[in-house]
Amino acid sequence: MKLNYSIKKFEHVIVAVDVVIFTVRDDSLQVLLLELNEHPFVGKWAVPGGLVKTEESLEQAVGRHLANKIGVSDVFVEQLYTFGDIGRDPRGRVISVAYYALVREKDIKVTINPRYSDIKWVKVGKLPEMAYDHAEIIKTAWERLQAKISYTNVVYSLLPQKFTLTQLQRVYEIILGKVLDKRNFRKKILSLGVIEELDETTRGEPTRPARLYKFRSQNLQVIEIL
Amino acid sequence: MKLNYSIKKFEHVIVAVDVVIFTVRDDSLQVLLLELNEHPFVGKWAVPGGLVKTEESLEQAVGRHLANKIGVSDVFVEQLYTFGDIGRDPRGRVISVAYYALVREKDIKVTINPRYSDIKWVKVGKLPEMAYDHAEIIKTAWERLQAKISYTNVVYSLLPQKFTLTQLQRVYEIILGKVLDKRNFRKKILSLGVIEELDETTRGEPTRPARLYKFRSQNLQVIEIL
DNA sequence: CCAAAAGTGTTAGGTATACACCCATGG
DNA sequence: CCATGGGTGTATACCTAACACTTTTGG
Repeated sequence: MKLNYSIKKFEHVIVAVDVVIFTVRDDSLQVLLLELNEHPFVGKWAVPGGLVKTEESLEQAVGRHLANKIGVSDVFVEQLYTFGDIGRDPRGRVISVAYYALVREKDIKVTINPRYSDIKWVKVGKLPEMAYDHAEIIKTAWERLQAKISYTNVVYSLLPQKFTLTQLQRVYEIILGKVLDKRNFRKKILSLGVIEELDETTRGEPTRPARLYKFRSQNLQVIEIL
Repeated sequence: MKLNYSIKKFEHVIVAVDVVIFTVRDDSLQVLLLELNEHPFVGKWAVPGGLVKTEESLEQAVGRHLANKIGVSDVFVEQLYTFGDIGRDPRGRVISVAYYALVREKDIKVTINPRYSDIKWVKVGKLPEMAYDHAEIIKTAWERLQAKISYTNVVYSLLPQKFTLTQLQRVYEIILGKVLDKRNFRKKILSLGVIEELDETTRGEPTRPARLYKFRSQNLQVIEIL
């Protein structure tokens, strides 16, 4: 059965990248979504992405699309999975190499682009109607993120340079979707030696000042955490 | 700088699949390799693979190439990673979605194809000169396999239906590259309930008969193993 | 002095590790 | 009877999980 969209069909296999951009915001895990305004997905939402050019690597393509939409490219990015089902894009045969990125909300500038109706942060648990197989891509990315924070230090890319243990714990809780025991969490995280105590505390809060910490390394390290 | 190979350059991004096929053979972990006889890789070795057609999914492409070279397609197969560096194929821009497969050597029939000079099993630790980035692909696959046997039951796909605990332990040792304690291994694997004791033993060996076991499930199950 | 978050130890149960000898078979 | 691999238990160290009260600050 053929549909009569007024869009061109690609005759080749085409390669795209899609990037699930996560941030922790308003006490929840959120992803950046774009609202499409082109047939056949008017009003549906998608994660940022686009075609890969012949003369750029996959990572360069991801960097380019990230820079377009959020104005930065030095964030944590990792390849997730490649989605290649035949019917996933009605315009033709598009194979998408999906990536996910972790950003600090305040580091980035969300840029609107006339090709889309809207752009916004959405809670991963409450996605709107998604285009393509992007709901599945986000689900896969979320699962990967949950697994990854349990044996690496990736969360450094979601936190400010200096943070309290409570903030750190909260990020774990938000991503894992469950509460953790404060004393056990602290014992564990400190025993791993991935973070370092600073000679500084929070100030000005109507509550007891909290000690600040920083990650020893801002690169991905593999270590059993939780 | 241009090289004067007499091969055609692709003007588009092309998508291929490559499959690292593992088996346990001669008390070692081996991969199936093909010897190339075309410029610029004459005499170099590569894992099976080939282009993805517009009308087939990635998994279908993998199945097709598997069937071509080893005459079966109902084996354990999992997507590994997508390799897309610009210079990885001198003929043009080829992005390869790499998979790995686990097979029982005796289940398969290795088929020679005139497009290659030779095809053979090679120990993963002693690879010959590899074409493209296939050495890297194999290394990535091996690491994934090591990780995967530690939290799933995948090894079912490398063992016969009925096996002894010593055979099972040996497969773990070969893949992990280290010896395991017999009593601890048995305690652990039995406590997980992934395998089931049979009312049968080995016979005819010049040694005490060994109890046979089978996997309860021949599908991938996630469970902490080692 | 009140509200709010920070900070801090101990116990019990379970899991991982290290380790050595006897058994059953075929030749 | 010998060679070969099969089969079995215990003690210790370590890790995980459960759990509640005191401290410090700003308002």
